[in-house]
Amino acid sequence: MTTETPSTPGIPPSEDGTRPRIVPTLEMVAALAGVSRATVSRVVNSSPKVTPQVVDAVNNAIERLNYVPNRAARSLASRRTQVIALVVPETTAKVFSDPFFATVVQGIALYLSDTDYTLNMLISSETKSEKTRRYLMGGNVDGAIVVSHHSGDHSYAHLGQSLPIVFGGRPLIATEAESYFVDVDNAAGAAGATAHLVDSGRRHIATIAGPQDMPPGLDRLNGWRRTLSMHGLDQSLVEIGDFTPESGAEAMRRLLDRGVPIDGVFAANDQMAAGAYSAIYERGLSIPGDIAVAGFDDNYYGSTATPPLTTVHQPSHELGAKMAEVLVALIEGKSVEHVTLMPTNLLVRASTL
Amino acid sequence: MTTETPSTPGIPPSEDGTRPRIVPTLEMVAALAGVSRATVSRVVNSSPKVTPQVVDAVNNAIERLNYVPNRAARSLASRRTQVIALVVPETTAKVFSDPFFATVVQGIALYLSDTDYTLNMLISSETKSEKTRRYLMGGNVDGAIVVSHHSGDHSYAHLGQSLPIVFGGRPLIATEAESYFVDVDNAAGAAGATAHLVDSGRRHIATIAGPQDMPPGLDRLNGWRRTLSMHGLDQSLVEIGDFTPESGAEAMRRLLDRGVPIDGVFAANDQMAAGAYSAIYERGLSIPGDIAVAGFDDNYYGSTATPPLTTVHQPSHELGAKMAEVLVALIEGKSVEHVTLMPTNLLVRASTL
DNA sequence: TTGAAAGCGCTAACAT
DNA sequence: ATGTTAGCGCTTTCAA
Repeated sequence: MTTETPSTPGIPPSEDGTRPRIVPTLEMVAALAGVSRATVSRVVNSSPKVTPQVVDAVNNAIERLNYVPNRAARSLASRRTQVIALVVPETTAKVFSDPFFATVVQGIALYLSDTDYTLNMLISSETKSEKTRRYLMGGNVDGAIVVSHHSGDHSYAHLGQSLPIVFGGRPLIATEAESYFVDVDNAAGAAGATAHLVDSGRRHIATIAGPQDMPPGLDRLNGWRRTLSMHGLDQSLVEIGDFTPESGAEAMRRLLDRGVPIDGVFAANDQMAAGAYSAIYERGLSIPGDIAVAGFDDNYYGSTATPPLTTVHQPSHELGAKMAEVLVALIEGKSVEHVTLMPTNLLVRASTL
Repeated sequence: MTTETPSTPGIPPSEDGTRPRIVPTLEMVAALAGVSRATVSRVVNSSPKVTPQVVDAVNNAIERLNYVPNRAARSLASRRTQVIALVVPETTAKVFSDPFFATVVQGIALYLSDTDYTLNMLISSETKSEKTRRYLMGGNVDGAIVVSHHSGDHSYAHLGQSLPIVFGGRPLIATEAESYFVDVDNAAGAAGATAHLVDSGRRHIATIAGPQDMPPGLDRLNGWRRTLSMHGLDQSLVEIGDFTPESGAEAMRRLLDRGVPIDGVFAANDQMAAGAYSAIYERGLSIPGDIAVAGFDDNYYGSTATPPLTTVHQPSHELGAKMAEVLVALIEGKSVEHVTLMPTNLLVRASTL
């Protein structure tokens, strides 16, 4: 190339022969608007110190050319990627069909669609976790959101020291207390559901708890305890399940086998509550006549049960949006609380009438 | 800056004062390995013409520095972004919790995780569709996958002329025939389910069809027709629903109200089949004793029904992977079929014994 | 308030 | 087989 004749500033050439699609550049905008590239850049980035006239001229040119900034170039020059990674462990992805998750992701995506950030979905399997780590640390993203079904798995926690990361779900161990996370207030939700059981006149309230090595399992059990202790009621009616309907049914049978009176049950999720239904019906008991049942999560299992299950609804969409919000704040250097707990709300249905 | 002293090639400086995190560059790798940047680039891009020795040396340096290529720079220089957009219309995102969808997305993500492409999730609402378009056409992605719940919505179809795009689900109108899409063979699946009904001895087979302005609704009805006509059976027992359980129940009632014998029903999805169950039970009829029922989709509604529903399973994961595969092929200039139909398989359960 | 100029980290001819 | 040299399109001091 002899003289300064770049890819034709101003109006793009119609025929190039090699390039099928011509993407207008900032330089073309500058030429058309009769200003420098720097000025166009300022307008695009809405810098305050640009004459309204010039702003108009530039915007005009942008409009006419249908100009869209090139992210790669912008990112390279500014050292910001405007990309947020959504890390989904593969084991979680398998249960991606979990409506809860799907909605969380949707909340994230929707929130970000109003910002200049872009969402990058990464499935990280065991075998690829190293690849994921490198990708995250390679300066390819401005921050990451890690959602894990086994919430509490903060295996990416240490990356948080060098990259803004927000987790969905609280960590299991306190050592990881420095990480940022957004979670639902499991204990409060469980306490509320249990309180509702008490309010409806129940006095012998059991619980089918979740695995005690998962934060939601622990917290929901504690919520149940909190309410019972507040009312001076017996806290011995505890059986553990693994969040599946089958485990719920078995836990309920064990509970009934104890031979002590039971007039209410709080299950740590709707699946287990559905299981409890079967066990209760097996014994010829009625719901809510003999035993009132409450669940947690608010999903298909509860809504289609007979009678419909009273349950704790999680604001999954808002949860996702909050994760995104916290992360963006973090990226932009604002100071944020490490812990964000979202409130749940109780959905009273026929199972606790 | 006076002389050529860039960000310290070779070993990065520990203290910079301003930069908190030092991301190694290709230049640093080159310095450490004692070769030129071009060579490092070649190794990174696995060019064939590099001496094994040099390859080792470079890889060594990469390892030691924990080097990760900067996507922005690479993209800027190569004019390829290595980014694939996943466009999800917001109306679809609402039903993102549809397990079918979730699994498709997972299939896409998982397939891409084995390539060098990255998945960019875009929620495109009515109000933001223009933003989405600009983003897609702004040279920010190499291609796009558009999944829509109302499969058949190919409103992004015209972009396909300038950007590789693959759609999930066939277009509704033939005018859009030039677009690429991956779909399940709805007609064949429906024909198979109906054939199974015939094989089980049923001779008066009705269908609860889906909306006739959606490809799956149309195709599944045609599949049912195909089988009946092949066996010379009556094709008049058709009622239309809208894919909801309620509509399925109503359609079934209308069918039963006709007062003609019916011993089998093919519903265009599991939800409607579930609805049909209620209507059948209302009339005091049994399944499969009096009426055999088959559905389509294979989801929760069918598997938890009593008796479990015979249904057409969709390879949703594979469907997603295929979309990604087709798109990547398209991006890389390979010639691909416009239409890719994936086979379904029939899941025989108790509802058609 | 605007422009000039120097890169951001990488790839891709072109030389060697 | 390897190195040299231009940029890719944008941001960002620094001057004016």
